[in-house]
Amino acid sequence: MSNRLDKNDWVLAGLKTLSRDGLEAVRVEPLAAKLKVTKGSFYWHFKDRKALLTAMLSLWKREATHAIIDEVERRGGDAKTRLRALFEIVLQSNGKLELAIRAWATTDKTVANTLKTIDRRRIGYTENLFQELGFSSLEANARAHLAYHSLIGQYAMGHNQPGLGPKAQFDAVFTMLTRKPK
Amino acid sequence: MSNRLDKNDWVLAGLKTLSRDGLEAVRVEPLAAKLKVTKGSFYWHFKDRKALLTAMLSLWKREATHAIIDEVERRGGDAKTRLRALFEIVLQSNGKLELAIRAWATTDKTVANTLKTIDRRRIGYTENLFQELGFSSLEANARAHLAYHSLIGQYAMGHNQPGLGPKAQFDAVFTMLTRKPK
DNA sequence: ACGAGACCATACGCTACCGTATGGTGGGGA
DNA sequence: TCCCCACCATACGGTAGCGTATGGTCTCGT
Repeated sequence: MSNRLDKNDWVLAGLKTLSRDGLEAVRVEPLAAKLKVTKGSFYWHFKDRKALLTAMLSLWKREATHAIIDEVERRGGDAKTRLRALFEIVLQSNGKLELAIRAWATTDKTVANTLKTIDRRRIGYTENLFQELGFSSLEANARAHLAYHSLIGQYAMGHNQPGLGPKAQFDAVFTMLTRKPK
Repeated sequence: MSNRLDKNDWVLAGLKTLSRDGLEAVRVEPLAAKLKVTKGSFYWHFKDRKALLTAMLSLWKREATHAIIDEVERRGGDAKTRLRALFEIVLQSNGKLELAIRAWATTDKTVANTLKTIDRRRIGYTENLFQELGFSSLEANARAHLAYHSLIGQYAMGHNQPGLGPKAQFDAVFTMLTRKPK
């Protein structure tokens, strides 16, 4: 058995403590301690702390860009079905990692730009679903933003029990969002 | 002219850098430099760094609990008017300070509890307005949560230009939230 | 005007972490 | 087998910030 680590082990450990304790907690020596090695290992794999952070962001970006949308499309169904699936899937996560990255973005422009790109993509996808449902461009846009903001808001507040919360409330919200105007 | 500082000057400076650069940036020596004094001053006013943080939280709590709700009630009007006023007022802020405090709350239980109390109060107030509009308890609750989550979500994303954003979108959202079910 | 106390400067020791330099080790390919 | 090199330990010097100790100075009340 080989206890030796590779670059990815460090990135994973970094994302884990980022999610748990925030950016300031991902420091090389404490991280090394958790991995039962010393920082000698770290500096073999990475130039410096910043290089680790960059790698962490890039891994998260790959994941965050595709994972959920792909899963929704895999399940298929009409627009309303996919919309409901989308909500159900994103509410399964407690959003702790994403929240930590969002906090990180407030002091790092690169992270902020990455996040902006992802936000746009996800909102755009949601907006398209609403348009498929027959909403005008404006109405779809307003609904997609409302839904997405609400999701991020739930991440930002506790929301610690993953899941949908009370079903009646969820249905009320879903009905509101998918109800045609006029 | 007296350049001497009192406790409140430190708290204000602390909140300012908390809002700008996050919790980790509010440290006594850099803060002293910004205030053109040395930490000798700081440790006269506060026992330690934690005491400053506590004072900051407590000041913010006082402000955040009453300010907005009081302003809405001062303006008066029927429930729909007050609801619209509420949305307009809260969207005037870019929410940077509140966002920083929310990030802080992820690693500090005291902060988390303070925030939970405030969240409940604000959601409760909003829920009451929806009930005044004739919504059932369940419908009012769902709408208040949706609106509040959405607000926090906007804070958590850039939203850097204070203001309401495109009026048409705002109206679409407001219409959606205040439209009776059935 | 003068003492007291509020406010501040300076100097010190301590800890946590960064990044570098250098040498050790164990497992897989020639 | 043995040697190479990917991976790791150790030791070092440097910086930033914490909190303490001690003494200086400005200002206000009497």
